[in-house]
Amino acid sequence: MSDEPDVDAPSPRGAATLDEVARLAGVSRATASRAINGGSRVSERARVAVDDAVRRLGYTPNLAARSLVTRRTGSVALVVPEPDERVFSDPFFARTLHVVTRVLSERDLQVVLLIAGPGEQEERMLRYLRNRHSDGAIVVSHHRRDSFADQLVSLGLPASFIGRPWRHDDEVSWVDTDNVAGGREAARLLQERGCRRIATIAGPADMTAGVDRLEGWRQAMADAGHADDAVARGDFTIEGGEAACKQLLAEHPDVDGIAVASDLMALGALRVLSAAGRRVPDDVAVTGYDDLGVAERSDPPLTTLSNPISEMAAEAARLLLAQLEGGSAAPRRVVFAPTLVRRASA
Amino acid sequence: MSDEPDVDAPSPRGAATLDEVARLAGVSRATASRAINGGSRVSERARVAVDDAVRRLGYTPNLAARSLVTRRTGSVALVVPEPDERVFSDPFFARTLHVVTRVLSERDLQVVLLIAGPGEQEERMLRYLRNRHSDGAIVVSHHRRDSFADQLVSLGLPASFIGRPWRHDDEVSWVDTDNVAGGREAARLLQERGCRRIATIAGPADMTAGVDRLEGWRQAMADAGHADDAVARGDFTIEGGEAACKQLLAEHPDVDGIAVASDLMALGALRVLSAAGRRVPDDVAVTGYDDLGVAERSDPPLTTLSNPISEMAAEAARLLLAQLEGGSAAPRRVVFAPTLVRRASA
DNA sequence: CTGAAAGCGCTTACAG
DNA sequence: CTGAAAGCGCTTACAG
Repeated sequence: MSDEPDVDAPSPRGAATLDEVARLAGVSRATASRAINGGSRVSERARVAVDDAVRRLGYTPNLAARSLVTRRTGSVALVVPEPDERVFSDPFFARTLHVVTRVLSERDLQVVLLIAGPGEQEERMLRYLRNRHSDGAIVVSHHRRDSFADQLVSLGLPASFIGRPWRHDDEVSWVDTDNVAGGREAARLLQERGCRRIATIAGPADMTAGVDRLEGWRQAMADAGHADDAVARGDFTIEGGEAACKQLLAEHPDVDGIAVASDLMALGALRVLSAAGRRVPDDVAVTGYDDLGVAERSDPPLTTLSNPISEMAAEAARLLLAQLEGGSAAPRRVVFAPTLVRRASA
Repeated sequence: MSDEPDVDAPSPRGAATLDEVARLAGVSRATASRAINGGSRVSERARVAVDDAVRRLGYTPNLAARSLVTRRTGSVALVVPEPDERVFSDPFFARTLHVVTRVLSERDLQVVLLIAGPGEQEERMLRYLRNRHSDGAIVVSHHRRDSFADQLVSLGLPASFIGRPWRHDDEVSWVDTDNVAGGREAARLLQERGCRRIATIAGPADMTAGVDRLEGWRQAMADAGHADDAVARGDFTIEGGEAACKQLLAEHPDVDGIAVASDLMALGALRVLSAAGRRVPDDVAVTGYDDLGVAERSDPPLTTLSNPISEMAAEAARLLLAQLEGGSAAPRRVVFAPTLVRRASA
């Protein structure tokens, strides 16, 4: 009869609020809140009434309001400081996302993928983290230039790294494989098979995996009294491997063994070697690194170092959970061993 | 001198608050807030003082608090109801993410990728959206079984679809290509090139792109008085294309033309045909669909229908922005035309 | 088990 | 241009 809105009715536009639920259920806001969140210290009668009201109103808690007081968001960011093309072309990331999602699902956490190349995108991503959109972050492929480790440490945001961070490696939790050992093993394998002129296609100098694998290779070369000057760099992509292999062939035509720091780059190297008429492994033996499926399907199949990527990702997720749940757990590091997988290429 | 904490000092733990910024700058919270958000109606003097205080305290606004009142989060979800393996193996998604991110970046929106196969993951994703973690959603590869269109409509969450939704197609904004026309064109091309027994490898029956392309193919076959019984289904993956092609060859050994509903499936078909000793296009002509880069690199390169994926993704982002900014803009649909790209396979 | 009250940290009319 | 005040929607001691 009146033009005034009915104050007691649920708000016509917008989502229902806890207040409305409580009113409909005939309890206080506090009790409604308890009933909705687990229901400890709530009578059966109240719980049922609240559940019913929730259903009838289609109530969903306002996350912003809840976060404001609980300081939790229920989501975790998987941070990938790489251009999206690379993220989508390297199976490493798919596997990582898959496993991380599985582990965090058990705690009912939503995984949110943040992909950003350098520059403005990275700034926005940091702001996202700084604003606490997520309860924590797992950083997966970080570079010397990016400041994620610095930022996360100073933010105090729970975080874990997959791959040893450049700085603060004793202030954040991380998992990695022993890349120095892996680099060494690759070089030794080539030595043992009788290669006289062993080169390497190393990973990016701004990633610890790149640097560490190269370091291992150098150690083994030095130990065996071999020259360690046949070094080219790639960016962990097929194209990068192609370019590096061409360069190697041009500068060191006598090369008869190449330790490549990733399977994808090794694939590129195989292409170039094939185009150059060099047989693998007879003329040039090749080792890869990662063992991510592509290694089995290449021609010839790659002898490579297998990283337990699923285990690493799962462990990184667990390290994060420990911080999320255990309060201020001390940073931990977990290092896995790579294992040599012999196939046909070396 | 006292054990009591100094009440006027910035809170020792946790982030600085607007209150502290205001106090340090010597202004009210309201003025500090205005200075931080754009700075209209703020004196130069106040602005400088606030900026300075922000810097000195390392202040970051609490997003939950801000969202609670503005009802904005500053982020947008790219929703992909697919298992992660598929997302990472199909270049379509990489391209889409790339373009969407670029367009939304201009409005300073963070794109958050939500990937979830059916089941529990999907539930969690819906809850994420329902809780308004994001200001809007772009849904990219949706299936009949998933209820994203229903849910988003009833949520009232600003959204746009890439690919015509199954239901509510007049209640949400969407972009698509004219898949019926594309299916028709593929069939006609094969007819014109003289194929007598034309088959198709259709996409999933639970995706509109699959259904529409098949429908177009059937129309053209009917128009030409050809039989339309040689139909196999795939799931838009290479493996799916292989299986479907094998089936086709077994059931219709006389097939001499195949319209395949995606490039990835066409790749699988090429493999199977090659293994079966059928020359392409001489024995069997093959068309793909999408033109996503793999089409150029296949052997032989694929004749295919090119979808303007970047334009579609950009348009979808713009449709979402229109809703975000224009209030309750009416839902809009934008349909692009596919264009035939002739290469060697047909 | 329950409710009144305080408070999370911000923005935004409103009045000056 | 500025500040006091209200309010966004929740959770959580606290007292009963």
